[in-house]
Amino acid sequence: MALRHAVLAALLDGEMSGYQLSKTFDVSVSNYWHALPQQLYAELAKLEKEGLITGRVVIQQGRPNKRLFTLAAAGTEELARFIAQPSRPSFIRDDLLVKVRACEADGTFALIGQLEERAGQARAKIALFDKLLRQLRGTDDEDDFLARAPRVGPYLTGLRGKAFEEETLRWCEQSARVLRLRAENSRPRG
Amino acid sequence: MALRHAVLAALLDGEMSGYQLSKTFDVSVSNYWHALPQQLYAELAKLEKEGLITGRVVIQQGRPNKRLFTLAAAGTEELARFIAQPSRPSFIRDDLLVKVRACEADGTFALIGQLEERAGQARAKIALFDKLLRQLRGTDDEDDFLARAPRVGPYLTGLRGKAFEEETLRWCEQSARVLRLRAENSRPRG
DNA sequence: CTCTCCATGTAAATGGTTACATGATTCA
DNA sequence: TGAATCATGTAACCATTTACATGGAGAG
Repeated sequence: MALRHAVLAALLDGEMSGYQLSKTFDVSVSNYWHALPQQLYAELAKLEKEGLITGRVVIQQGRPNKRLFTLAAAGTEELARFIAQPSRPSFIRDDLLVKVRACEADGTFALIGQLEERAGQARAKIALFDKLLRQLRGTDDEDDFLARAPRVGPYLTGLRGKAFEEETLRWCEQSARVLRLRAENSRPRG
Repeated sequence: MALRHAVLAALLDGEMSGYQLSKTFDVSVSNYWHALPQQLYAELAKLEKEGLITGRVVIQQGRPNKRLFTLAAAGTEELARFIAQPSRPSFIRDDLLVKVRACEADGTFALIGQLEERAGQARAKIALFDKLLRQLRGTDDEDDFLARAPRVGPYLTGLRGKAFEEETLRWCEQSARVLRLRAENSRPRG
């Protein structure tokens, strides 16, 4: 179990609702930790009960009320303990790569479509990361920001996310090209 | 559930025991699908019962007997169906990135060590992927191999794995450098 | 008038991890 | 003499996904 630590880490950026948290997980955190909204709501409830975070209700007009959560002292300490512990190996799971590995001559057609779709998603994520990084660094150049900003964690993970998506894009394009070429070459010639 | 498809895909390379499969998952498959040996043994048993693979016992001297599994026709068809379906988004989970995101001034020390450790693991994996790719392509150059080899799936996923580890290595080195620099700058000066 | 965003959850089913169990052989 | 490799599993526990449930506001 370590979804809790991903949640605590996200709350370092300030007070957040479950809904906001799920958006954050979608865009920036998802590149190193994936979780569904239901999990986040459940985890927030547990963390509050254990006293690692504290929640307060905000009443809104014209939209549902929400609960905002903040890190408590016990939560900060728990994060420090977590950081000091050895890390477990990273965990990846990707259908599309299983498919590419399995792909034989037939079935190539559907796969090329999926590679192009994934490439499109990667382009969109690269744009999002670019925006995020620009926002974080403001007017500083990158080296200055990394040397002097109060917190660099989110920037460093953003760099990793962006690089990951760029690599994904490059690979999807290459793989689609290879599969297309092979499909053409294996067609009977007129 | 789709561990089954990763298993079926791996069996395209030929007959394998649960033990061999767990080694394969460790080295090449792990870059897009992670699974423990116990899961693999359980999944093989299920796949055999459902008729997607067939097993045979090989009696050995000086070491335990083993069971070798082969894809059955129904297994190949199941793989084809799987490839035609839309892919789910990829799933990543990495403690180390959660820690980097969470990292504040203190606790930096332990983290730098973990980044260096991960960098070392990445270097080892890059070497493994290089070896794997060289073995697969034999004396061909890469473009020829990708254009003409009977199966390119394992080569393409190997390229992705290698690129991923290279990016990981680069990022770990950069992050460790940044954190080290900041630790020095924030130390009281003599 | 339909779709998306906001906002929060519960319950059942599936899937994954941890701990345990065994035991001979080979390499350092 | 201790560790790693070969080789296969079971059982209990934990985590995650899928399906369900609700409902007003604002945009196109």
